[in-house]
Amino acid sequence: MRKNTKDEIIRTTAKLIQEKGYVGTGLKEIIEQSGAPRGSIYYHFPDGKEQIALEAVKWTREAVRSFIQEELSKHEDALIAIQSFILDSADRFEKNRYFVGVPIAALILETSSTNDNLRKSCEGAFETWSLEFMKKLQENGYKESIAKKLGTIINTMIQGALVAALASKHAESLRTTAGILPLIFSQQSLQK
Amino acid sequence: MRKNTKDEIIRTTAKLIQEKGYVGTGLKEIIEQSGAPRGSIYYHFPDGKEQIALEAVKWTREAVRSFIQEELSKHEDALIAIQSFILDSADRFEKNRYFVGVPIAALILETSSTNDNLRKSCEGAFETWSLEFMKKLQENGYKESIAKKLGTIINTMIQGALVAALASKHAESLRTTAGILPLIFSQQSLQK
DNA sequence: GTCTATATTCGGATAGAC
DNA sequence: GTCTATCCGAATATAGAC
Repeated sequence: MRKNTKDEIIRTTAKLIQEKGYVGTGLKEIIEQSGAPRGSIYYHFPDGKEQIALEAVKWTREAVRSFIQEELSKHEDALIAIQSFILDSADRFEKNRYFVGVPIAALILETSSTNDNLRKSCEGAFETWSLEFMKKLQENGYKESIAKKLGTIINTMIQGALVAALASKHAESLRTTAGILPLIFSQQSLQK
Repeated sequence: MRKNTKDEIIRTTAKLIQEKGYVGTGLKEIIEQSGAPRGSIYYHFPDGKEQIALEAVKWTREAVRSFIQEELSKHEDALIAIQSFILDSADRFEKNRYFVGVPIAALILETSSTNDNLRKSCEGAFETWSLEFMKKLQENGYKESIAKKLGTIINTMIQGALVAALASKHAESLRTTAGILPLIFSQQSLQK
């Protein structure tokens, strides 16, 4: 029935970190919401809370990566593909508040100056996602250096838009971000 | 005697929230680092931690607002003024890690789904800062609706760049953001 | 693999003296 | 305005039975 207790703990932790942050998420709550056996936490994660968070980051990184990949494959054109990825994300944000990818930003702001392990793993997630945008751009003929820069910018803009969306409780900032992408592409594309 | 005991608590809290987040910041640490008398916390802030955080947000909002205003007044041209504001911020980020304005994003991600008072005050801070950019743009002849939209976008991009900067521990994302502003302005300005 | 019980530390908050 | 003492709950983590 349950695929795996361990996976369920990881997934629940990713969700809870998004809602309440890293410090604000208690092991007690992880156990309750995941339905995991109370005594199994330190069996699966001997290093405790940090280890769970690191695996939650890894899980989030891959979940978002494959989601980006899937969405981008729906359109040939990189600009249109990335735009519709962002617009889809906006819809998701409004439907249920759970949006994978946010917990990474939360972790960074909480731990960037106190826990270098977590900070580095979050940095890696950002790089992974930027790379997906970059690959799509290269498929469209952008040369490597431009594609890399644009990929990073896009990821950064999305993160900012997500923070703004959480602050205002609506996804307009994401839609606006999608809307200004053509302006950035139009000039950069001259350097293809 | 020290009229600034209260102010010192507020300022210290703003700094600590940036470093460790809202939940991660303890009253004990606030007292220690601010040098405030131990027994004075609940005298000055009868509503406890949340009240201190709310005042820290207000303080940060105004500190950043006047900093933006001051920086933008150094150049006539809105694009150049905003660009140099962002570049100055990048320098500050690298010199000492303390950068006012970040604690707001930290608070949003931690409390957006658990504490509506704090969320709203953070939203207000974003609006205040966006308004400063908007005013500068209007002085440059942008019509209100365009200026407002651009002001919001700029604030959003800066927030995203800050998250990326904290993740990577360098300010390149801020400089890149300054670099792509002309692309956004160049087209939007047609609608002056 | 899972459970219970517990150790230990720490959080925010209150009461009352001065 | 400030201090000390203290409460209460919650946090992470460990030990050892089953």
